[in-house]
Amino acid sequence: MPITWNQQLVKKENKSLVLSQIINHAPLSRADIAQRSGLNKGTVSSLVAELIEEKLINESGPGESSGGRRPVMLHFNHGAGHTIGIDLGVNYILGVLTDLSGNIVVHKNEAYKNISYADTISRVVNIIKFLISAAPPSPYHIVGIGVGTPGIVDNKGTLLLAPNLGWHDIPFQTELEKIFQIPVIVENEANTGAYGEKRFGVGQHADNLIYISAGIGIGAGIIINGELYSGFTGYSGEVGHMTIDRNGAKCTCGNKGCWELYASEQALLSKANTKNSPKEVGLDDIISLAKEGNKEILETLAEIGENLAVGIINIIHAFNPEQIIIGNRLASCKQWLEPKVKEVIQQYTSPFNQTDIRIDFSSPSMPVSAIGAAAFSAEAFLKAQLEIK
Amino acid sequence: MPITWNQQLVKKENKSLVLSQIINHAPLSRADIAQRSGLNKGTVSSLVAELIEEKLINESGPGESSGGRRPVMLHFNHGAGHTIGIDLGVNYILGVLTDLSGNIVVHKNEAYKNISYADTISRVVNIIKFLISAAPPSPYHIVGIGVGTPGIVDNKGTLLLAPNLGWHDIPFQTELEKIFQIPVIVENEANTGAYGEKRFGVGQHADNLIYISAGIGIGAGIIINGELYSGFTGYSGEVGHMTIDRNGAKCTCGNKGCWELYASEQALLSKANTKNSPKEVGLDDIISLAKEGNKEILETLAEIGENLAVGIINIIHAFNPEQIIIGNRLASCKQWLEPKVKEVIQQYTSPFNQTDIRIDFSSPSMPVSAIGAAAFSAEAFLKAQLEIK
DNA sequence: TTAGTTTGTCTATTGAATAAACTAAGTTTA
DNA sequence: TAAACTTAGTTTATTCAATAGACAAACTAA
Repeated sequence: MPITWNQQLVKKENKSLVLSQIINHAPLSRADIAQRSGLNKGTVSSLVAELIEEKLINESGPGESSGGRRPVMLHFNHGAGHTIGIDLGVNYILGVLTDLSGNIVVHKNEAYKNISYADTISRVVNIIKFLISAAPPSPYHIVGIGVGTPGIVDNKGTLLLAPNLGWHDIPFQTELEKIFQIPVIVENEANTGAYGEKRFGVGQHADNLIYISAGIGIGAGIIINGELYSGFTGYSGEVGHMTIDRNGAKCTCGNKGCWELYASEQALLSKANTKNSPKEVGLDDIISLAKEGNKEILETLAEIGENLAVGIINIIHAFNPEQIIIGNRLASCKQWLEPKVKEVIQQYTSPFNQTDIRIDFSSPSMPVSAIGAAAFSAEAFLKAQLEIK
Repeated sequence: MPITWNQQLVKKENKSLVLSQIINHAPLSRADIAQRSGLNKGTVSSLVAELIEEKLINESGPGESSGGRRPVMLHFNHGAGHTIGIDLGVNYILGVLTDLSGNIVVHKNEAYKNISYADTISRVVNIIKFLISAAPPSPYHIVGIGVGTPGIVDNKGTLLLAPNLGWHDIPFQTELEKIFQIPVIVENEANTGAYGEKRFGVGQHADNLIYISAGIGIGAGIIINGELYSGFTGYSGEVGHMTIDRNGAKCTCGNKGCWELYASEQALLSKANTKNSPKEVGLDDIISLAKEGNKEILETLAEIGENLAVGIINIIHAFNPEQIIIGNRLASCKQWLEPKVKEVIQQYTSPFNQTDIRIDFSSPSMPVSAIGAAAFSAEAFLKAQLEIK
């Protein structure tokens, strides 16, 4: 049955509008909100009163007068509740406890190698328990848990396949909800990363962006009209298995010439290790060598940059996004990749695409996937909260 | 300024809901609409009265009784106005006059070879004039013109570049609006085709679909959540220039190994003509030869099918759509392309993608691009009409 | 001190949806 | 065939949220 509009819905939408104005532009007075939104002053007053009642916003002291009565400033109550975001990597877990604005309150990091499925799950559960116990008191306490994970996740939060973890068919969302009795959202790590960049990172001013998660494999998170597009069944952004060289090397997926064979962290490591056989080098070693000016490594990085660009050009042609953000592990090589990536894109896209597109790298210090996952949950909570009554 | 919700907007939305129920499920009685939509009977009655007043719907004779008073059946007034759709091809113009439901009332076809820009424009204008004069009388007369054209079109309806037409920077929309004083919409031909398939073709039941227009070049129209996604600046779907063989042949776009070098009508013609040198064969000849069972042609078609599949697999990985529709000229080779396309897709996509995706071909008899363009205009008219008062 | 300004609240009005009573026009049953 | 029941559509009183505008509160400026 379609949605029919009535006064209750009108009120909900307007209340949501008032709240988002405060979230995005605080501090604001009631008068400011009325002017910005076009709502009547009285309407704003009554909606604000309800939001204060629900502890979602606060009044602070009076602001500066501009020639008349001093306004009462309103703020979003960040601390009305907290959410937990988990970035589940191939050999690490990064957990954050954030307030409703996405500020990290507590974080916990664990690294490990080759542990079992059961072990990983129990570590995840323990980290969540720790974060819950570390949460400061608040009216709504913990309002949700978000998890970003490598692999194919369907619309119901089941991890169908994660080759790099060696897992398949894990009903993650259901299991965590059973344990914690809190709404859980499980998404592909590129999707949470995309959302993290959109909300808190370099993508804040774009409504149509593609986040390219270049780690061991390559995935993409797609933001269209400000919202995550996860595909019909949830599997969008599997761009790592896009064919860019149909006569190329064989991929584990069964196909040939997949992009991630040429442009992922794995590709970089493989290339670096055949060239410098004596001892195995990791990403950190590569960065050190690049800083020292090692010619072979610099050449390898340039090659990876070129390969990255080839796939990005394909993505630009298909999506015509406003912005491309390159994130995950390879973003730490920005310094050496960026010039080549931009040069090749400049060379092989039409001038129309060039003028408007921005290419950026994630800031490696920001855990976008974890805070993006947390932000998903926070958003879901606020939406549900406004729905009530 | 954001939209604020008030009673007028509620009414508009509900009126729009009532109208769309009638459009999609006519004949319906007032009682049917109330039950389907959840709106109150009285509300439906009053909205229906206004829609009748505005000539957008009609009452017909009483329907079948189901044990009580006989219902008055309501119908969408298809003929309240008409729209014009133009499919501007490389060497043809196809114009249709449709009613507001997309039924073709009059159509006009012109084929030509190598004529100038000025000549083409004047033919387009003449066809539109003819179609306007051929329109039956109606309350709203001609409510809009839609044009689908090969090439890159920006958000303002300017044809930035059409290599196959040899045109660039044509402010099509502005010029036609100046001449006819009616709202004009200009879109890439793949976009109008996608919309045509969604509304009237094989894509009617999918809300996330990609229409692949395989003609001289290859373009794609993207429907996400039931709506056309045309990219940030309008250039999405340039998938013909997606690299599938980075060491491959050079393309006119400056890049190497573009998909349309291997899988377009042009690719088919080139291959067929090197193999059968004596006289130049066209698409019709190829179809005849294939029907006769000509081995070389059948092999060539299989090869094109395989190449088509390679690009489609990339698109599936990126978008995870519900449906892929292959249209334009190559759709007439469905019989020979389909088995190979499906076989290769089956082989090289993950099982998750296979179970849910439908691959279809356009029906060659339906002028999807023209009726899609017309439908864009019709939709814009109805939206604007409901906006008033 | 007085006039003017800005903020926020209060009150009467408007207008849309709704529930429920009502009229209209049929069918079913005794 | 009349009475009872059903369904369709209209009318009326009620509810509820937004609005306009009056008003009070608290400030600035002359």
